[in-house]
This record gives sequence, structure tokens and C-alpha cells, in this order.
Amino acid sequence: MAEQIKRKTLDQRAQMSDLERLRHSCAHVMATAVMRLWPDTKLDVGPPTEEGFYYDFDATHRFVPEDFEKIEAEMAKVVAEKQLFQKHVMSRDEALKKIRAMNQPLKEIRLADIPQDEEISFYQNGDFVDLCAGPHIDDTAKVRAFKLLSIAGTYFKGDARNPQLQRLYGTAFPSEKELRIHLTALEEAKKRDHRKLGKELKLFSITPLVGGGLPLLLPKGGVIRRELERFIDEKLDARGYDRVFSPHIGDIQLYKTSGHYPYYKDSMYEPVHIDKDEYLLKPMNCPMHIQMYDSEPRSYRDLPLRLAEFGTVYRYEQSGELNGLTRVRGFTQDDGHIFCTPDQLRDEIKDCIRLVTEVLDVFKLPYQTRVSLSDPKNADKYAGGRELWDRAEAALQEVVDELDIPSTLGVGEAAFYGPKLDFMIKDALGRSWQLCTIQVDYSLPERFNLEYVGSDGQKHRPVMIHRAVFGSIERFMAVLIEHFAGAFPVWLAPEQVRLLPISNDQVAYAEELARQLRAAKIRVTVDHKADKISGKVRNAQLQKVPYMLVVGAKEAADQTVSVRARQHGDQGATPFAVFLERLSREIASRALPS
RNA sequence: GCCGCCUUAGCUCAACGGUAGAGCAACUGAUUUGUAAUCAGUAGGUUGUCGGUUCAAAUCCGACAGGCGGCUCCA
Repeated sequence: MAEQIKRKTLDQRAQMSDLERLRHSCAHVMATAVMRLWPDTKLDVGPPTEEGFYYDFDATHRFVPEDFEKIEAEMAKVVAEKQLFQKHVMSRDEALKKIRAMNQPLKEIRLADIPQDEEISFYQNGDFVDLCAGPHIDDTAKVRAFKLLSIAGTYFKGDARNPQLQRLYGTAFPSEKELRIHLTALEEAKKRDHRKLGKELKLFSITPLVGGGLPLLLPKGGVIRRELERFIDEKLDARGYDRVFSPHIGDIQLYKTSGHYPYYKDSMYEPVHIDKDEYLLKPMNCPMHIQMYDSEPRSYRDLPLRLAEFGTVYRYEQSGELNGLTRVRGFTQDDGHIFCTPDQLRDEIKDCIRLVTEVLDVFKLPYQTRVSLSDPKNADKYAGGRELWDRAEAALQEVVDELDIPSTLGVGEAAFYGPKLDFMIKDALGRSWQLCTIQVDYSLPERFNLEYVGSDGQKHRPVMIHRAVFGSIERFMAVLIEHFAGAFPVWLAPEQVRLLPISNDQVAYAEELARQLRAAKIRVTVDHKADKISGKVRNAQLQKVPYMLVVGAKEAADQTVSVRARQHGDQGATPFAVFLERLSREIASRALPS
């Protein structure tokens, strides 16, 4: 979102797609309507976004959703008037005069922000004039299908010290049909919302008495988390990781030594006082793992040392930012720290990348990668000398190039201690989440004076890699819930099989099958209720149970089950042993729903 | 944290100045059923909390809490 308010270069503007032009023009049409209805409104900016457009206003009128109809009706008039979008280029002085004559103080500030060498232009449609670099479509009549969606507060230039403006969000498409499809997709997305599904499927709960941003994983959510942990554990065991555990609080000195304290102060909670010392709820695990490295003298023969932990960390989030499982105040990282020699660094990075891609592939989660580098203009944001950074950034970039991973560059996106390779995962709602991350760090080993004895008998400094695959298990679960719309692959499904006896006469048979399934470590329940079979099927479908086994007199007589698959309906009768064999294979292979 | 909106039974919602109602879920009973809702009954609410206006407040006003949509930041 932040990028959208950053100044676009004129080049970028020229490349604006037809759809973006349309939406930007629609924002002007909306502003035109707002100015007609509330003429004393002050204008800020109105760019297109990925989903539509918005326009920010400073208005004495408080916008309410009931205004939408009125504004949309006025917009329809502007469209019907077929006003031409006309560009007027003028000098800075002329522009300033014009803006003052229009009494648009925010625009005056916006004008001052335009670089000296850049052309200054206004766009006019009908009576509406707006300082704007464009580009626009030809005329307002081409704005055909639009809808206003929401009202939001926003700070002028996104800075909390500035006054707050009112933002109206809307969307526009070339045709009514596309608009309808988009609005339907929004409705569908709402049904996938992990907060809604989390409640319906009894996965997690957040209560005011425990506190905001501190989710409780209910038994069914607990199953998913445990399966995810087991999955990662298998991957790590195969790669020679050691499993460690560290406490939830640590001496403030630890975080002062690591350098986290000054950089992370705003995200940490007030210290806890114990005896004469101050302790912090840990905001990250790495300093603890560093202390583990440093618990004994290390030889190059010990390296790489790979320490992994599901470590719960606590970070302050503003109350207005909390959101289900995606933004919380305590979360668990599947954290790992690799200590290695500089020679081993590239191979270790490669192995981390393979680990991440292997895991993401199991879920078929779409992702993009970003090489997140430091911002040279902001040197004080980073710890450690420039030469360390250059080495770290070079190593990361080399591996990315060597593996030919398509990636974008994120200047200024680095952690304070080193550059990162971030994996941005796109969820079913089209939002992008940074989950997996691989970070190269020469800085913390230096701060903690870490050493190992090399084959030359001399002391050397190890390099560190910080890496997390899920990132935050809570956030990863949220993404999975939405990705699968609650219909998890069998290996993750809290309830894998539900037995549905046709009548009471088959309950004993169902219980016997359930016993055998449990013995095979399959999560199973028997529906004893007095419902008709159709009612039982419905309930199981609503809870998104992957397999329903209907058992009646016939099945009980010949040791079969009638298999109903969540996605595919009635599959007919199968010998129970065959079903169990097939199911076990499906679970072991962590297959996706077919 | 800030701006706006919202908060009625476990869930989804109705009542919109005259002291609260439905469906589903729960519980009880009957039914024993063949692939997305069997029937009947019972119970369930100081209408988020506190305060104000009024003869009378779920309804109007205010404060607080929680939720939702955004803003800044991030896993």
C-alpha cells in the first residue's frame, strides 16, 4: 500500500495500464461529484490501486455509507455529461496562483513536493480542475461501471503527525459484467476470511479477557498447528538441524548486546523487573540461539551448526492493527539459525531456499521472491559496517542469480542486521504476505564476538543465517485457512473421517471401524445423532470433513464402507481395508485435495 | 494509537420511544432413516458496560470496552 502513495516517476505514469487510467479517471469523476455536493471540500490525491481507486478529502461533511448512493448518482450525471479530460501544463508560479484561487491548501503542499524538473499539469473535466500528472482516459463517458466501497480515515501523506483526511474507496471496470464479477469475488473472499472460518470450524478464538492479539488455538486449530510442526520437523531432521528450546523472557542486556534494543524498542513491551534486573519478553529468538552457539568453544569441524526452535515471540502492535491470526501480539516462529564459515555460506543459503520452496510446493502456494537490500540513503537504520553489508548482499545476490530465482529488488527492505531473501505469498484474497525469509548476517556474530577455531588453528568469525519457513505459524495458518477455504488436505484436516451409521443398528460396526482407524492414527468421529443420513452428510460437509463413511446394513454385512468424498460426493462401496490403505497413503504423501 | 462504522440468545438476524422475537445450534422425547436439514417439546437475553434524557430506552445522547474498514509498521 505504501508504494501507492510514493511519487510515481513520469515514466511509470506513462506506463499506466488502460485499467489504471480508467480507475484514476473514475477517482476524478468521484471527486467531481463530491465537490458538487460539498463545495467546500479540500482535495488531496486520488490514485488507482490494485483493486480500484480512492480519493482523499478534507471535508467538513462526515462521509457515511448512506452518502454512496448520492455520490454515485452524481457521478452518473458527470459520466452522462461526457466531459473531456483536458490537460493544462503551466509554470510553477501559474500553478501556485491557480491553486490559491481554487482555495485548495493540500494541493499547494502537493505542488511543493513535485520535483523542480518535473512538468506541472492540471487536468480539467467540466468545472472540475485538479493538479494531476495524469494520465487520463479521453472523457468521463468512458467510465461505465463503478461502485463506491468504503470510507476510511487516513493521515495526510500517511504520517500520523499530519491531520487526518477521509478516504473514499471505490472500484471501476471497463464493463458492468467485469464489475459484477469483481464484486462477486469480494463476496466469495469474505466467506474465506480466516476469522469467520476460524469460528465456524472451531479452530481458534480470541477473547477480550485473554487479550487482543493473543489467540487461543482450540483443539481443531491445535491439530493443524501440530501437523505443521511435525511436517517442518521432518524436513529439518533430514537436513541436520538440532532442536533447541529457549525461555520467553531474557535479560535486557542480551538485547542491548544484540543491538535489537534501540532498533526494536517501539515493538517491545516494558521490561519485567526481577530482583534487581530488567527482563524483556523476547521479541526474537536469535540472541538466545547465539548464546547457545557461544556455550562452548567451537571448531570449524562443528560447523555448520543449525539450531531450530518453534519460538514464541512477543511484539507490540497498535490495537487498531490487530487482525485475527495475521496480526497478533504473541506468535510462534519456526525459527532457525545457521552458524557457518564464510565458505559454507552459499551452500547453506541454497539449502534454505530449497527448504522453503519444498514446503511451499506442498501447499501449492503461489509466491514471489524479493531480495531485500539496505537503503544506502538511510545508513543509520542498519547495524554493522558497510563492508560487512556489501559482503552479505553480494553473497545473497550471487546465490539468487546462480539458482536463477525470479525475484524483485527491495531497496530499504533489509533487516537492521542484514539483507534478506523474502518470499511473498499471495493468499486467496489477493493480499501478499511476507512469511518465509532467509537473512544473511555478519553483524550479530561480530556484536557477540562469536568465534570458531579454523583448520589453521586461528580464531575466525562465523557467519549467521536467520531463516523461517512459515515465518509466523499463526499467520501461516491464517493464509492456509483462506487458501483452502477451510477444506484442508486430509493430512491437515482436524477431523479426517466421520462415520455415518444409517441407523442405530450400525453404530457398533461404526465404532469398531473407528477403533481401527484410531489405531492407524487417523482422526475420526462417529455421528450417533438421530438425524437422517442426509442430515448427517450435511453436517459433515459443513464441517468440511474430507471423508464421510456411510455404513448401513449392507456395509456391516460385508465389511465395506460407502465412501463419500468432501469434494466429489458418493464414491460407492469399498472394502474397509482398501479404504484404510488408500487413506493412509494419501495422508503420508501429504496430498492436496484433488 | 488515530479516523469512521458496528455491537440484540452459542450463530445468523427481527423488533427502531410503550419494558424482546424467529431460524439454526443446545437439551428432552418420538422416529431408525441410504448421501447437503425427520418431527415435537424445553431451556436460553439486566439488548457490550457505565452514565444521562424521558412518565417510559434495545431504540435518543455521552463515556468506556470489544469488533470491523483504513492509516504507519511488520512475521
